[in-house]
Amino acid sequence: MRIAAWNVNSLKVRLPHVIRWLQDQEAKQQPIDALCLQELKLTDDKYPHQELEAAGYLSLAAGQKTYNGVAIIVRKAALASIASDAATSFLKPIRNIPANTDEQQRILAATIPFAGTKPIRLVSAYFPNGQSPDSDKFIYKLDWLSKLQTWLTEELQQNQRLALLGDFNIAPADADVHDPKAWEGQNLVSPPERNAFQELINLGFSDSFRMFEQAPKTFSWWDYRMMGFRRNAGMRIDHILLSEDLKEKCSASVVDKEPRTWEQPSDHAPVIATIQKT
DNA sequence: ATGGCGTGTCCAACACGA
Repeated sequence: MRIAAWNVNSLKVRLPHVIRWLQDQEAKQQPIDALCLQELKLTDDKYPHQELEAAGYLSLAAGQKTYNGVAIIVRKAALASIASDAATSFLKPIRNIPANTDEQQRILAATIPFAGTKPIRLVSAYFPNGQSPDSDKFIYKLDWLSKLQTWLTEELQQNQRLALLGDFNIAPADADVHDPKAWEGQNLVSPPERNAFQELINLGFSDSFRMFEQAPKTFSWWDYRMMGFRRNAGMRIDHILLSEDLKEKCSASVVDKEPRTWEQPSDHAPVIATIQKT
C-alpha cells in the first residue's frame, strides 16, 4: 500500500490535478491509499467531497478561509469492511495541535482502518513557513514546532503505527537544497529549524526518503519564479516521517515530479511511501 | 538587484508563500 502527501496550493484550483494524479496511480496498479493534502485555502463548506467521493475517495478536512487548511483522503477500496463513511473511516480525529488555540489549520490527525493490515494513524501537517529568521513568523514557527514535538510525544506513546506527512517547510540537510551556499542560515534551512527537525526524528521517527538510495538533487518544491523547475532550483521540504513499526514495513519512498510538469501546477510535487501490509 | 510567479481577497493592490 502507498501513502502520500501533497501541498496543492489551493484545492479549488488543483482539484483536477489531484483527481488526475490519483487515477493515474490506479491505472499504473500503484494506487494511493491515503493522500494528505496541505494548503487547501478553502473553508470546510467549500471542500469538494462529492467530486472526490465520485472518484472513489473519502475525505476529512480541516479548512479555513484564504490560508492553510489540511485534509486526509483515503481510497474507499483500501478500507476495511467496517468503514463505510467518514465517521467510520477516520477514527479519533484531531484538528490542530491541542495546545494551539489559534485559527491556523495546519494539523489533521486520524486513524485509518485499512483492509488487510493494522490501522495506521496519519498526521497531515502544514508547518508554518517562517518567512525569515528575523521575523515574527519565524518565532511562531519555532513555537509551533515545540508544541508539535510535545504533542507527537503523546501520539507516539498511543500509536505504534504513526506517520507524519506533509509540507514541513524545512530542508533537513544541504543535500536537500539546490544551492546550499546561497541559502546558508536562511529560512527553511537555518540551524534552529534543522534542530527542530532532528528533535522530531529523535522522538522515534525516520525520514522515509533517506532510508533508500536516491538520485542527487531530488526536490519536492520549486519556485514558480526564475524557471525554478526547469533549472531544478528546488528544495526537499515535503516529508514522510515513519514511526519505528512503520519504518520496518516501508519498502520505498519517492517524489513524483510529474504533476509539477502539468499545466498550471502546484509549486510542490507529491511525496510517496510504500508500506508492506502485515 | 529581495524582484521574478501564483493564489485569495475588500476586484485592486496587497498578503503570503518558500
